[in-house]
Order: sequence, then C-alpha cells, then structure tokens
Amino acid sequence: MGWEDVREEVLRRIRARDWPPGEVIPGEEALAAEFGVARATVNRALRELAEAGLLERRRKAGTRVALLPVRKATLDISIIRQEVEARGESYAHRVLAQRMEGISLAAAVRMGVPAGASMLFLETLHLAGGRPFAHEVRWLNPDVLPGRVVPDFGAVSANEWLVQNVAYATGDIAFSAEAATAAEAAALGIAAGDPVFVTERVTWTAEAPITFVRLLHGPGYRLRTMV
Amino acid sequence: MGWEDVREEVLRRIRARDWPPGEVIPGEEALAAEFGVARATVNRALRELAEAGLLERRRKAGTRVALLPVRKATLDISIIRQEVEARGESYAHRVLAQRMEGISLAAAVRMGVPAGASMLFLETLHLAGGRPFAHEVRWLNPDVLPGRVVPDFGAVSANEWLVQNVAYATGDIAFSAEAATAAEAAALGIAAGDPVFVTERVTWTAEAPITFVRLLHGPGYRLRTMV
DNA sequence: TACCATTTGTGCGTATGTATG
DNA sequence: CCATACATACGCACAAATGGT
Repeated sequence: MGWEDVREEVLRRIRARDWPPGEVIPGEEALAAEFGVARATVNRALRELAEAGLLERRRKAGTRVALLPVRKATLDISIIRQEVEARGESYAHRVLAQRMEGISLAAAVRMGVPAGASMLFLETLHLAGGRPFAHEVRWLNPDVLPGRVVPDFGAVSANEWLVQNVAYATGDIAFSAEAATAAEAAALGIAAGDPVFVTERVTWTAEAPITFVRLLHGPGYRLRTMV
Repeated sequence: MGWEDVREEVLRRIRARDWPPGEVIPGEEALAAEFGVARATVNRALRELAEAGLLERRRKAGTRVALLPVRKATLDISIIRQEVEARGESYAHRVLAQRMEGISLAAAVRMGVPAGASMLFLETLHLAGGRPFAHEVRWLNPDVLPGRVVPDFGAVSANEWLVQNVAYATGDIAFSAEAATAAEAAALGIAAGDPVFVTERVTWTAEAPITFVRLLHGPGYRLRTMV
C-alpha cells in the first residue's frame, strides 16, 4: 500500500461520489489508520490531489473535495528544434534580420523596460522538413550576453542558445489567434489574413528582463496538453 | 532550513552555473550533510525541481542539471462563468441548439466512439457583459446522465453541470487558431474568416467517454499561463 | 551474463511548527 | 486562548533501478 495506491483509492471515492463535492473527507490520521499506512503516506497522496485541483486543504479546517475543480493542464514548452524533430521532420532555421534597435512600445511594455531602449532585434524563420514552421520575432536584452558579444544565431537558434548559455529564468506565456499581416504571411508562405497561432513569451532573471519572443505558427498547428 | 530553502539554494546554484547543464550534482546524502538537514528534505526539494524540468534524476546514475530543460507551463482550466466573472463582467449563456443526433465523424474520432453514435448535441453561446464571449459546440454521451435524463442546460451551462454532477474525469486539451465559418462568425458577432482561438477538449471516465467540446473565442482572447 | 554497489524512491513512527475555527 | 488538522522535519529502513565489474 504505497502513496499512489492511496491516491487512486481517494480518487476513486471522489469520482464515485462517496465523497461529494464540497464535503470534508476524513482526516489524515483516520485515513492512515483505515489504509494501514503512515500519516506521511496519506499526506503525500492528498497533497498531490490538492495540487491537481481536486481537493482543497486548509489547516484546522481539514480537506474537502473541490466544489469547482480548476483543472491544471500542463504544457511542455520545449525548444522548437525538439518539437520539430519529435514529429520526425528535419529542423532548420534562417535568421532573417539581426540588428540593434530601439525596442517597440508593445515589446517594451511586456518586458517592463523603457520604450526605445536599445535591444537586439532578431527575426527568424523556423523550418520543418524544409517548409516554414514558425516565424519568430525576438527582442533580446544585450546585457545578458556574456561580454555583450552576440553569438552566431545562424548556427544555433537564439531560443536554444539562451536555454543553454544564459541563466535559467522564470517567464510568462500567452497564446492567442490573430490574422497574419502581409509580411508575416509572406514569411510563412500563407495568405495575408490567414489565422495564425501566436505564442508570446517573456523571460527574465531576478535582476533583468532577458527576452521577449513572439512566435507565429501557421494554419494546422495544434498545441496539445500532455496529460 | 526547510525544503523550500534547499530548493532555492539549489536553484541559485543552477542559475549561477555553479552546476552547469549536464553536470551531475552531489547526491542527496552529501547535500543533506552540507545543508544540515535530513535526506528526505533534500529529496523533496530535488523532486520539485525535477518535476519542473530543471533536474533529471535516475537511480544509481544520480541527479544532473537538465541539458535542455523543458519548461512545464501550467494552465488553469476553469469553467467559463468563473473566467468571465474573474474579469469583472457579468456572465450569461444561451442554448442555441439541443437535440439527439448521430455524432459527426470528427467528434467521433476524438471521442473514440463509432461515427454516427447517438449523442446529445449542444450548441451554446457564452456572453460576457452581454456580448458574445465564446461559442461552444458539444457532443455529450447520454449514458453519463443519471437516468439518462437531460438536465436544464438553460439554467446551468453543460460545462458547469458536468463538473458538479458527473464523475471527475481525465481529459485531453488542444488549442489552435482557425478562421471562423460564416455560422460561427454570426454567432460571435464577427466577420467570417476572422481568426478565432479554438479550444478542443475531450473528457472521459475509466469506462466511457463523457463529452467532446469545441470552444471558439473571438479576436482579442488571450490564454495566459499562471506562473 | 550474473552480481554488486550505489543512488534515488518510498515508507514508518515520531515530533514539532503553524494556521485557524 | 485553545484544540485541531494540516505542514514539515528527522532518522531510519528497505525497495527498486541501474551503472559497472
């Protein structure tokens, strides 16, 4: 009787409505006694279910079945190369533009820096099987580059280079659907106005913002949760 | 010195590249001795970092800093009413269609049932502040309804009703960008061909599929991760 | 291949901390 | 202020996986 068994049994009771939504379930001590395990084992099982949003736990108040469980879907945000190769296609990328430039207002707002601040601007096209897969526009804080030396992003994509060479960071991600502009459409080989799947990501360290990326995927792209 | 302190210190060392990507870090025992805590405490900290994708752990092989950390972004999938009310807007919904019908091929494939199987078809418009917020098309397995009695989905949306009245389930979610069809555009009050943010969700119990939902959000909708 | 040593994974019993009804 | 229930920690033990001999 491990903690996973306890988790499954508790989950079964929730699903079977032995313990209906909103109801307080027996305490850790009681469950430990019932299942013949240590309290720590029950704790581990209940903690997992609480993290998944199925239980709500509060000291002294006890543990209750969530009334409106907020499902937590987890997305695996991998490097584009990995994503492409996982599909069994060959990956390549082309740097379309690379220059120092005053940051755009929209990007400045998201990165939390003054508009017009001098940043490295990068425009990249990612290819899968030789065909356009994603179009990337990136603003990169040059301060995070060791010695402010710009690496060769033609060899390794900025995405990958940052992951491997700059500090691990926290970030924010947002997804939306937009209509492709003429320029974006041209890069992706689709028609202007076609719907594109947009991923916007901001990453930063404790001290400074690192980068803001806007990634466009053409029609047919699906982002799936890994359950 | 709690497990969170250990986690932060280990994270700091990873970020500072004291332990570069790919490198094996000291074992639990050694870290426990260094930090003056029990091994279980170190274990808890390292386990969390491994779940976050920053460490890779294997028995006997030890713990190493991930070479290509796969960031795990978590999305809170709440019911639409909550989402709307969280924006400070009033929620309402209208059932546009409700009938028993042979399931469409596309939906049958996703639900894993024979095409043409008799399912409850539901079309709903969700309103935020009186304006169209999302358009929902749903196929619902009537077997999951207690006594096969169809509830009044005009009073409580199917989404919410299912969460509260049917077994908790596992599911699969996918997001994409598509062009609105004429009918969808009319329902959402946008132009045909406008990009829409599409969420498709399948849920099932251990025994049977429950429902397949296709949810369309009009322009301006953003799905954000909760980091 | 067979075995051994190592490292993480999990469990128990106990104790104390902490939020809170 | 107290009693309660969860949160965390310790030390020990054994299981399971697996790299190496």
